Formats: sequence, C-alpha cells, structure tokens
Amino acid sequence: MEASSFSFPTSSSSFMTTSFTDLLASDHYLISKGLGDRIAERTGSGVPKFKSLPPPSLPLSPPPFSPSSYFAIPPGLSPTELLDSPVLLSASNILPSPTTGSFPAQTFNWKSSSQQDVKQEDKNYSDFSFQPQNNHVSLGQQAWNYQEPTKQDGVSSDQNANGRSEFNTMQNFMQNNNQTNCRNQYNQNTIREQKRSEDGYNWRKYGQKQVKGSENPRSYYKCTYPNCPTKKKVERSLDGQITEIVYNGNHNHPKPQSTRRSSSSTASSAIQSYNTQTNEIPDHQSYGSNGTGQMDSVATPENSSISFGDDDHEHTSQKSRSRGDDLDEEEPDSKRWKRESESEGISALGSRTVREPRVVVQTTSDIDILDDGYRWRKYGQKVVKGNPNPRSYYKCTSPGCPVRKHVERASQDIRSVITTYEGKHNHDVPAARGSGNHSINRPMEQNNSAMTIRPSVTSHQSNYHIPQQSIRPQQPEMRAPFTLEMLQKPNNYGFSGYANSEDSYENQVQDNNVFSRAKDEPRDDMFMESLLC
DNA sequence: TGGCTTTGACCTAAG
DNA sequence: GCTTAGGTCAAAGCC
Repeated sequence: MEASSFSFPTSSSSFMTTSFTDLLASDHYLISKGLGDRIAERTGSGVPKFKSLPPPSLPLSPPPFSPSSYFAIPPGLSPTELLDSPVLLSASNILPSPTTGSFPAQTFNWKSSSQQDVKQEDKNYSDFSFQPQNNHVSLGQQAWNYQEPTKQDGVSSDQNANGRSEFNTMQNFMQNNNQTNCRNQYNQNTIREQKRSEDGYNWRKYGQKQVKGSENPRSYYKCTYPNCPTKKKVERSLDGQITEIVYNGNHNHPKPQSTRRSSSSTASSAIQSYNTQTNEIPDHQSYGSNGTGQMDSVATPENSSISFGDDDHEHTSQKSRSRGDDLDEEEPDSKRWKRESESEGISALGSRTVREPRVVVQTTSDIDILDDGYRWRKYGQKVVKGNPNPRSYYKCTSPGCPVRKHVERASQDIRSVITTYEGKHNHDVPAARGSGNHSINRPMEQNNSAMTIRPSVTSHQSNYHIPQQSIRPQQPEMRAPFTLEMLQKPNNYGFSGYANSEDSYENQVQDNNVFSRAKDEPRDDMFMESLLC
C-alpha cells in the first residue's frame, strides 16, 4: 500500500475528507442566505478569498488500511493546504438522517495525487457543508476526533502506533496553522459552495411558491439534463433549513460529472466526485458509483427504489400506510401524506402551525441504516407489491411521537435497505441502555445551537459499489454516523443506544453484521479545542 | 454570454 | 362554474 493512501473507514472519515472550509461553506446544513454579511459582521471584514485544495480522485477499491498514512501529506501539499483542503474531510454520502440528522457511517477511500489533480478537481469537491456560525469549532473537534484503529487485518499495532504518532505530528501542524486560517478560509467557500447540489444532479430552479399551510416557501427544480423529466420540490424553513424534499420522476441519465456546480441550494449534500475513477454505469439498486465518479448520496428517484409525487412512481413506491393494522397498499403517498398531515402531521406550536416534514425516503446501505438512535417498536410487517422482501414497520416508542418508519430491503439488491421515515421526532434521542445520553442522532431541531444539520427530508442511498465484504475488513471500527450533536457534544455520544430494542430496526441491522461500533475512541479534545476558530 | 435565480402571471386540477 | 391551491412559464435581471 502506498503511504499516501488510506482507507478511513469511519464516519469521522467523512469529515476527515472535507475541509473545514468546505464544510463550512456548502449548503447542506446551512442555508447561507446572508451568511456573508453575518460573517462580515462577526469578523469585521469582508469575506476573504480562499482557495481550497480539493481532494484527489478516490480509488474505487479501498487500499489496505494503514493508519500510518492517515496524515501523510501528499506531494505538493503543505500542512496548511492540507488543512484547508477537502482532502481531509471530503466524503461522499454524508447525509444526515432525515429524521435525526445523523450521518451515515461509510467507507472512505482516499488516494493522494498530485496537486495538479487536485486543482483539476477543484470544483468537484466540497459539496459538504454545514452551518458555520460558532459551531464549526465543534465540527473541527469531531472532524478530527481521530479514531485510532484497533487490530484489524493487515494492520499491525506498529502501524497503529505510527499512525498515532503522525496524527500527533499533524496536530501540531494543525494547531499552528489552523487558528489563523480557518476562520477566514471557510467564509469564501461558504458563499461559493452553498448552491451546489447535494445529490449530484444539476437542477434549475423554475419556480417558487408559498404553499398554504406552511410559512416555508417551496422551490421547484428541474433536472437540467436534456429531456430529463425529473423534478424536485424543496421546502425550506424561514431560517433556510430544508424541511422537505420531494423528488418527482426518474432521471433518464447518469449523474453528470461534477465538474461544474449545480444549482440546487438544497440541503444535505453528498460530496460529489467521491470516486472519479470508476466508470460503472449506475444501477438503481446498486451500491456502486454512478458512472460519473460520484457516489450517489441522496436518493433521487433514480437511485432509490422509491420516489414521490409522480403517478408512475408513487404507485410503485410507498403505498402502505404506516399503520401496522391499516396498511393500505393502494393509497398513494400524496393522499396519504395529505390525510395524515391533516390528522396528525401538523402540529400546533402555540398559535403557529408547524408543518411536519413529509415522508422521508432513505435508501441506504446496511451501514447507513444504522443512522438512528431512537427506539422503535415494530408494529407491522408486510410484503408489498414489487418487492419480495418484507417491509418492517416501526413506530417511535416515545410517547406522543408521531414518527414512523418502515424498512425493507431493495428487491434488486438485498444489500440496499430502504428506510422510509415519516414525521419528525418531537423528543430527544433516548438515552441508551447502559449508557449516558445517546446523542448521536439527536434531532437537529432540538439543538439549541445556531448550527443545524438538518435536511430533514433526504432520500439517501449509499451507492457503494464496492462489495461490503471488501470494505469491512478494512474498517474495523466504523464510527457512528456523524450528527450535529456529535459535533457539538463530542463527549456525549455513546453507541449502545443502537441496541436498545430487541425488535428494533437497529438490531435487525446489526444482526446482519453490517456494523460495529467503536468502543474505545481516542479523543483529542484538547487538540480539537486548539483548532477552534 | 450562458446559465441561473427571481417573481409575477398563468394554467390546471380538485373541491 | 367558481374558488382555491399547487405547479409551471417566462421575462427580467444577476453572476
């Protein structure tokens, strides 16, 4: 294995592969309207120019894991550049849970390349964003909450030690450089990246409307690909957070190369160009890259087995009510949404009506479906049309919480798990048994922080085309999905909460041997604090 | 200059 | 047929 390559198998690696600046820049978690002004106010200056260094192309096949290469600096990159570069934090598929805002754990592969390559892909990366404000500090903390790998195949303890040592060395670099750089560096990209699409496709906004019953404007987007019928509706809250995304139609083309920005300013981005070295043709149900070097991240109808709105799709997608005893396969989602929103989906908040997020479709890999932390009670199961795999229906066990979800494996690829969320949790993530506060996936709306990571509706599929078997041996300690909560409270996340219900969805996942939690994570809080901007 | 967003007007379906 | 609301169009302006 080359020293400059590594596979960073944890969700933290997702952060590790996107620069602070880009994290702070893009729009997934920040609707940056007026951000520049806010930044200017805060910093007393305008938005500084910033040149980020994008990550090099990512190999399809993860190289053998080597902690010693964690912080190897590619030729042509200075530590400062490395810090600024999305190399450290670029990732694909970093999408928070629709209901929890947590990030799916996933494999990350990084292969160093020349600076030239980096420049060529300058615009391809950094599609990950979050709301900077004060919390980029926490992000940095989490992003650098290095997880030292434990024993695993092909990795010796010496390598671990080396990795740790180099990590410490990098800490010094970071401490020396970051404090003076990070504050300004993210600002520019915040502005620049905020409009990039989160799903890899290019969208053109063709309308905006204020919908009745919601104070949130709804934007209408069309896929810019010629003759592509796909549309999507994005609804934002007044503070710019995505409250709803509804896809309509299927893409009739592969994802475009992410060499140019796309227009959508929707939430939850996946890092585009996760893998620019693969030429595989997208498969609706595959884990693979999409043929354009991108990892599918948001389940548009194209990459999800579920789509919304379009008659052609809604009858093939979710036809069931989320009532265990009242599953109606024939009722279209649109009607169901309406009916259910009328019955319970709209919650009153004082005199103000708050519209619950609509059904969320999350098509995930087995890994991603652990993106949860709530307790679920199974209340039904049914085999629905078009999929021989049973769909498990779960309801959040928290009293009064309207959130439901159902889970099923994709008919064409059993590795894919389609999780559909409905509603929004009105409570905190329950503490896990035997642990403190399981705050991995605390709903974003319950964060008091100004920073929110909440594309509350995302359709997500991790299109890993790498067979999972080839991934997991290299990621012995996959990290829990990242959430804002983790970013904000790095000390306060445990993992045991995933196994808190015998019939829980999480347990099912774990039973499938798709995930394991790190138990002993070295934390470098002091170091992270030093990175605070 | 092309691509994009904005935004008011228009179209259409449902009640 | 009217009203209402959601969806779309398209001109204007911005980047």
